[in-house]
Amino acid sequence: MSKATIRDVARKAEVSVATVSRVLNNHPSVSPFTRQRVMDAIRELNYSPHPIAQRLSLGRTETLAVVVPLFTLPSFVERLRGVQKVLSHSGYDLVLFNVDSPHQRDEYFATLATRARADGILVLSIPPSDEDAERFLAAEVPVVLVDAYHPQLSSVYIDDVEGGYLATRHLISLGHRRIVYLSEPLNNPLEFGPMKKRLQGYRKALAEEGIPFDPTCVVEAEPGREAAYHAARALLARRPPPTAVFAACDTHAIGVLDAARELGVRVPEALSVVGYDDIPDAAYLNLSTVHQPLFETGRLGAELLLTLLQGNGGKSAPIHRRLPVELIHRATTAFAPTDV
Amino acid sequence: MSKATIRDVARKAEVSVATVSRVLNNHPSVSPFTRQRVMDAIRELNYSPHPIAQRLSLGRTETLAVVVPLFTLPSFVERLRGVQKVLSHSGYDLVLFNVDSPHQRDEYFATLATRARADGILVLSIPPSDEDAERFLAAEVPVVLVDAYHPQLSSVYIDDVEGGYLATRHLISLGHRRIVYLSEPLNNPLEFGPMKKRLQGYRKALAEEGIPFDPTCVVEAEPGREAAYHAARALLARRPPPTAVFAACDTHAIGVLDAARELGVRVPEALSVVGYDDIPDAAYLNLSTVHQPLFETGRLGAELLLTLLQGNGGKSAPIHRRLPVELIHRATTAFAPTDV
DNA sequence: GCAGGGGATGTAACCGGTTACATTAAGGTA
DNA sequence: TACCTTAATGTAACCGGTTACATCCCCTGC
Repeated sequence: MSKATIRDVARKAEVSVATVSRVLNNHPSVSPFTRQRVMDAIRELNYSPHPIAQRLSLGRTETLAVVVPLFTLPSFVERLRGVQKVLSHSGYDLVLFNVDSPHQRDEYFATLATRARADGILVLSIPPSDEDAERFLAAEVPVVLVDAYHPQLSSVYIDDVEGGYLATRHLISLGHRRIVYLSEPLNNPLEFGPMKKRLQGYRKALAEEGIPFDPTCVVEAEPGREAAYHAARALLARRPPPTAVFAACDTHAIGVLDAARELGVRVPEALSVVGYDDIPDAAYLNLSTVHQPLFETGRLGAELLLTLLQGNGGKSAPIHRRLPVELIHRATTAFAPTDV
Repeated sequence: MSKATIRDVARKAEVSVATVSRVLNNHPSVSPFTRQRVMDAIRELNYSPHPIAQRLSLGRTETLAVVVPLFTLPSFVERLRGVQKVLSHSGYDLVLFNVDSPHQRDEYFATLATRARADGILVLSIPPSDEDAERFLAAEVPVVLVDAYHPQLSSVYIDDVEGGYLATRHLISLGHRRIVYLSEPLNNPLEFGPMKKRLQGYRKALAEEGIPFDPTCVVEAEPGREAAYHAARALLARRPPPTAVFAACDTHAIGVLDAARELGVRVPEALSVVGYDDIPDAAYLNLSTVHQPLFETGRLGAELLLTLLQGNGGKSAPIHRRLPVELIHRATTAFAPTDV
């Protein structure tokens, strides 16, 4: 049925394939009469051009690769929505590459560093190595990092040091001194960006107020509410217990709330909790948190990529956009208990 | 750099392109000596075959299309994970098509009904029309529906009538009589499957117990917690108020909990709430709900599609797999208040 | 009358692989 | 020695588009 080729159309319209191609691509130098004949033939044969053949011929893939850590980060959905919104009407196919191990990341980065695989690459939350970056540059394939940073590659990201700083200062200003920083593993091979930066912000805020840094107040837990719950139980059993927890992601914060409720520790009276990300659940649970524009970073990242694709081949200097974060004060933070 | 072609390799190894191609495809009739020479040339030139050219030549796209309602359904993520898990090592590219309007659905379905676009199609939660199905069959492109049903297309789905029945019977067995069914719009152009089926199950359970069906007990709200919250406020203001709400998705159920808390209506003492889907939040909130295997449907759907692709060209009869649902009794349902 | 210009169209090479078929050389058999 | 088989490799057509360049025709201007 739809196996008609451009030559079939040419035969039917009694013109050459070149002319048919010109009609398809709205080339000006086709007479209205001929154009009409070709259009008729196209309709009669129910013809539509073969995308793969077009791609080969044009030397483009008409494809954009989106590399995401699908399994590890819940925030990816919001970002992906932002990306999708922009790309859906761009004419590019959106190919999803899921990364759930360092090995897979390396594999994808290596194979994508070829113009033949994708015309452009959008990487969500996975920082590439210097070697990866070099390869991308050598291949001259436009890359945009979202929620990740590399000096040589364009990116849209947030200031995680600032976010950590805001959250911690908020707690300090409420009188807290024993503040735990709870994060996902800091040396996770897939994660060496945000969590460490947020810790930096935490330390900066402490230092500013002259509060000594206590290494036992930095606690790591595997991703997920469950792991945070267990970590929090251990924390709340300490004597004296911390009066506040700054969780480096909302999911962890929710796990902390979980543990507090179960142990009868009242939030925010006895324990303040701040999260990070402002995922939809955070609003529902009235969680104080650091808002980062998830959808927005996705959207801007995609737009930036399209801009790079317009420009002639990624030769220009990388463009970096840092988006602001904001502390959202909801119901899980309050003045520190006075028994200090 | 990576612009070496198969002819460059052939020249370097002093063989013909056919031989190089044979080496690439592990064709048996290549002498070990020649094979080694070719391999060396490939390595030296850092050659890798051009995927688009391969696809054109082979007449396959090496691509699978996944059509999802990204913006409307939160459950899609879990399903997509299941899909991704299976496809990531299949060698196929996964191209995402997001549908957020009937128009877009029609457009995608029309363009995908061509072998040239994708070797196979996985559709999540969007029932195709008879016309669409005909086109897919005519194009002989394998299609698997997940969480949707069409007699002529293979599918993996759950029994929504049963789910609605289970939820309602659960409430009835606890003594409830004024049970509201709260769902997303039943005539949403993108949604004419599950919500209506769950309603059928609801009515079936009522009928079995001889409880008259009250049309005012069927309430529709737009997707999202917010809309459900407002609908629930109106419901709880009725005199007498319903003693139970069966929400056709967990997000709605959470909106109901929201409203109840705000109005001081105790759950489950004064109001029982049952959700549907068992999204991760449901466990956290201790929501009684109907569990449907989200990840599992995605996984099985993808596996089924791969099976169809193995088989010679989708000529066979459609395969339907119905997965069981299960009522999860948590903390938001209890015996009806005795003031009835 | 003829050179020159420009619009409309056709011819054929090209993108980079795969593969049917042809060709060559080597080994085995009568 | 002549003949057949089989393994290894090469030649060239093909997948279905795009487009540089050639060609043809018609009109204008000197």
